[in-house]
Formats: sequence, C-alpha cells, structure tokens
Amino acid sequence: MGLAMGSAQQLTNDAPNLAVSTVIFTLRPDPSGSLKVALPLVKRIRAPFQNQWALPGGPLQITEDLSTAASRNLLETTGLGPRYLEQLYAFGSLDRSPGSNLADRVVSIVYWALVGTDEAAAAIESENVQWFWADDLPNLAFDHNIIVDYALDRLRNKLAYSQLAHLFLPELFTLAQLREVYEAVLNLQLDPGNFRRMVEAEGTVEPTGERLAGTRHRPPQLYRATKSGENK
Amino acid sequence: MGLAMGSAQQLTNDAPNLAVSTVIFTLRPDPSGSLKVALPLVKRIRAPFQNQWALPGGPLQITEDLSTAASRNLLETTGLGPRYLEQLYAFGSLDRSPGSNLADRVVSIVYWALVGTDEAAAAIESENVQWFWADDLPNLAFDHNIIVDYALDRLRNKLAYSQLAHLFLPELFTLAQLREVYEAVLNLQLDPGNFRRMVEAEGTVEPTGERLAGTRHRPPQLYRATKSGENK
DNA sequence: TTGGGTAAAAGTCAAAATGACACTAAGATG
DNA sequence: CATCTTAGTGTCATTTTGACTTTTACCCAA
Repeated sequence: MGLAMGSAQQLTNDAPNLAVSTVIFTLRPDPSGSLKVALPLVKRIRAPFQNQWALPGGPLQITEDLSTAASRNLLETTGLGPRYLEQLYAFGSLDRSPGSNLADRVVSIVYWALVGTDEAAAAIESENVQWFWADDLPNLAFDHNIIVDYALDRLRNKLAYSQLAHLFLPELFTLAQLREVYEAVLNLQLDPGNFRRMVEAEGTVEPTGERLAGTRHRPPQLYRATKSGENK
Repeated sequence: MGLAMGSAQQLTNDAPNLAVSTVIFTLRPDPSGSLKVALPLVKRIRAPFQNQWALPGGPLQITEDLSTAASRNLLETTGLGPRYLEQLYAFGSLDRSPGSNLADRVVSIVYWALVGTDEAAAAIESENVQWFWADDLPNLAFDHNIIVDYALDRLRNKLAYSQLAHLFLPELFTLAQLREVYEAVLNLQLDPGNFRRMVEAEGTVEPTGERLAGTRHRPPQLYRATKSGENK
C-alpha cells in the first residue's frame, strides 16, 4: 500500500495498463472486381512482436473517453473519421503476451469501426500502415487474430439484424450496391428480388427519384437511408 | 513521461484505474408468488456515494483474469458461483463520477452473471448486501442504474436467441417452469402450446421419462438440458 | 365413486414470412 | 433492330408463426 518506486525507465505499477485498440473495416474491390472486407494494420516497431502487424491502438489517455481514443486510433492510422463506431470487447487474459511479466500486463478495450468504401480508397497507406483482406491475414501480434475474428462475427451479426450496410456506401446508392455489401460481408449470394422485398419491407431506405445512368442496362433507382432507420 | 511522484496516500498515476463489477441476476418469487428478476447490491461505506447502493466490484488484481475477478465479486457478495458469466461492457466515460478529479478516474469492465433460483434463495444477505427487484431499483452510485438497464437488455436479448433460461432452474424442470422463466425475464405471457412447440423444435432440452407428482393436474414431464445446446 | 377443476400435451388452422423462380422493362451495344 | 444485361415485378409452394381447440391425466370435494 506504500509508495511504489519506479525504475528509471518505467513506473512500476500494481495495476494493469489500459489500452484501446480499434478494428477498422471497409470494403474494397479485389482484383476480380468484387468487394471484400479489408482492414488496416500497423507494423510494430518495438518488442514484443517487433515487425509483426497489429491492430492500431495505444494507451488510453487519462483525459479521453474510450470512444474518443478509438476514434483517435482511426484518425491516426487512416486519416479518416468513423461512419460507425462500437465497443467490441475488453481483452485482458493474463497470457495475452506470452513471456512478458505481470508488470507489462495490458488490458485492451477494443472498438470496431466502419469507414466508407469511397473514403477508404483515399486513406493513408505507408511502410507501416497497410490494408489487408480480413479473410487472409498474416500472424498478428498478441491475440489480435482472435480479436479480428471476433469483430468479424459482430459485423456479420449486426448487418443481419441491424441497418448499417449503407454506411459502407455513399449517400446515394442502388439496391444492387447495397446487396453487394451484404454479399461481401456475409460471403454469400442473395436473390435480387427477395433482397428488394426485404429492404423495402424494412423501410430503412427510400427512393430519391433519381436514377443511375451509364449502366449497360435498365437504369436503377438511387436510394438513400431514411432518417428513422439510421442504425440499431 | 518522467517518473510520476506519488502523494503520501496514493500513487499518482497518469493512467485510469481499472475495476471489474458484476451484475448478478436471479429470479425470485414476489409476494404474489410469480417470479421476478432480482439482483444483489452492496452498500458503499465510503465517499463518493457513501451509503448508496452499488454493484459489487472492485479493482482488478494484477494477477487475475477479468472473468476471475467477476467470479470473485460474485462469490464475495453472495457466496455463490455463476451458472453463467459473460462480459457486458466497459464503462469509462470521463463523467462517471461527477466532481472527482481525473486522478480518480475509473474504467469499469462489467460482467453479468446468472445464479440459480434455488441457490440464490440461500445466498448471503446482510446490512450491506441486499437483493432488489431489477425493475424497482433505488438511485445507485455512479452510473450503475444505466449499467443495470444495459445488463437487463442483454439478458432479455440473450434469452430470446440463446438457450440459457434453464440456468435459472434446477437440473430437472418442467416446460411450465421453463416458460415461467421466459415470462419473468421478458415480462410477457407466452402460449403454452406454442412455447412447447418452439422448445421441442430447438432440441435443447430432452425429456427424462420422469414426471413431477403432486400437482393438482396431469403430472408434467421432467426435462433436462441437452449436452449439445448448453448455451450460445 | 363420481363429477368438476386444472394444467399437460397434442392437434388444428389461417396468416405471415421465406425461398426459388419466372416474367416484363428499359437501358446499352453492335 | 436484335441481343445482352440487370432492374423491377409477380407467382407459388413451403415453412413459420400466432391464436385457438381438444383430449389426457391427475387432484379434490361432494
């Protein structure tokens, strides 16, 4: 209970350290042109797991909210703001970083975010920040592979019983584009007719009256998200 | 970035403190005999919020996992072990404890737990630990009213698309008892026939062949939970 | 011993939701 | 103008859901 003495390098602490990390999802066209889920990772520049890829994150500042820290992760790695941001889970097992001692223990509160397909195309990429396909990740630092899988599960679940698919898209979109989002995230094929019926029944999108020109077929209606069904 | 100097009383820290709290649910018969959701609270013995009721919890020990800490909360307040335990959410707003300064900032990782109706009847109760109806709580310390509401939402959701209702019950139970759990938690009436059809279709319970005697009507079959559909 | 009360358990039925699929519309392309 | 392609509409059988009826098997009181 007395005053703990720090080492020269680091304050010795009897409490775990607290960090916030963020899983950032977007959709990008793969070489064949179909959309796939992608996320940015940062290369670690120090031990442990030096030179391995990891989720963007860092210590929680004493002055910032959890979600603010998550937004900061997002901004610092991609230069973007979130279209959607939600807390995912707090990971705090004792064995998250094998070999390290208890004083280095870190509890990570992880958020997940969506960024628009259009915005993400203009996002920062560099030596130390690169985008990966969510279904084809390298071995990540710490337990970050597990975390990404967990976030993917949540994304797929949310998409099914919530209305956030349009957040990947620009303000105006066709039902085909919306369907493509579902197909990319859920990794399955949807019947266009039935999909239309479902979306119209939900009332979360409304036709704008405008049509998208320049297709090689009948011009599709452009829709926008309704105010009511923003999300949840 | 230098070595922080502590006061005589407390180590001044540039990181938020980390605590684990647990919302513990059970079902108890109310005066009229029907089951209602109840939870134990502890009376705070020091400021802030001295003498107000609060969720059981405390600082996370450097040597224990998050879920272990939650189990410890449960054991220390009720003397019981959890039938079910799941992380709920990490609460970390800057204004959780109005009036306190940043050095006292606490991020709480909250778990929620189920304990059996039978076990809970024998749980500890004292001056400083009492059970309350979930739908009739006093003003709790910190943001704990919000947390309980959040946990109730989660419980109701989980019950609907997951199979944990039987965790409130003893090993053997009738379908009427199982239905009573749903009705108490979701606060609605269910058609007995349709409920039976639903439960049988899910295959999460199996008849034991035994029947419950002593009722004033046709003796109901006793069921148990199947291994396969334990939960999730 | 029998008739009434009660909830268990099984069964019925119409409405709604779902999945598979066919058909027509309206543009582009050659 | 014939053809290709996807938009958009329509059909239909199957499954699921909610409301309800009927029959079963016990207790209890007359």
